Amino acid sequence: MPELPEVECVRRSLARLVEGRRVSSVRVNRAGVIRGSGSDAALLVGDVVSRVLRHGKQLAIVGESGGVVSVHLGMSGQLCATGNAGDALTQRTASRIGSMKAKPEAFPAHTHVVWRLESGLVVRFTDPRRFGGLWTFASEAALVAERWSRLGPDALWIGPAALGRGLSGTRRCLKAALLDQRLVAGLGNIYVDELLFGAGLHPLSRADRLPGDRLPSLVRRMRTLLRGAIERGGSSLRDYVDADNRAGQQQTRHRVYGRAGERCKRRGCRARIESDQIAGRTTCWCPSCQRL
DNA sequence: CACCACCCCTGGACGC
DNA sequence: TGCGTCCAGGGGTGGT
Repeated sequence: MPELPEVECVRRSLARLVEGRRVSSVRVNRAGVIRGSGSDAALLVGDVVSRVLRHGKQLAIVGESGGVVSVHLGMSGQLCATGNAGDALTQRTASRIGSMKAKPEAFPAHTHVVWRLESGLVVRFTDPRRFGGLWTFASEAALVAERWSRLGPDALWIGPAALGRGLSGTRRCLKAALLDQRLVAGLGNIYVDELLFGAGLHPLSRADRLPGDRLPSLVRRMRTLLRGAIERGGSSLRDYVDADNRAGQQQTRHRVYGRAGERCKRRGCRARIESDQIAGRTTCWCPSCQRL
């Protein structure tokens, strides 16, 4: 569920809280979520956080001494900051999430990693479904070489030419191509469906047959969609919240995603939104506005 | 190369 | 009420 806008909202909220702060300790409740060295040093203990970066749906917390913790939220991952454990904010978070171990130092269920900062801030990585995880690297160069180089250009920055090159090089349909993170990084099921609706493109239309003169407007639309979603704090369908525990509002703007069988929202269009499995994902589109 | 099934995993919705 | 079943989807893998 976290796609580019949600991950960017987490990045911004987290960066505000941790940049320039020193990590005093880390507690790992479930070592399996960490790939690479799970040592204290690799998890930035003793280090000062210099920046929080994002590429596509992935985050990276960079320490001043060079170490990097890359965070992927997967489907259900969260990075949430609170004051010290047990304070009012933590209690609110716990009751929001629902379950809390009956211990004095209690965290919501599925809290896999907990960082404490010298400022007193506590940052928790929680991920019930464990599709996400942490990857540690010795340097930003290693992060890029080993992980981020496999991703295409970020969806917020890719230009028409690069997107055109990616799309023209595959015989897959647009839906499958836009979901492919090697081609463009950051789009997921929700925003691909919304983008294709906005652009009037059928999800099954061939990626390599998209006329080149439609690329600039497709890129503009993609940026507008993603930036608008970021401004509204992202889409909160189940339990997505940013590092400040704030939910987003973009879900109220979805025009096709999750609306199968309902009327198309475009003025004057009476068609009902269709849905089917495309590229292994439930895909929603308007059969009238998006023709093959 | 492209597509498929299957896997990771839990929680929520729904039917009986 | 409680249990079984299905679904959600980011990403990886291995087979056709």
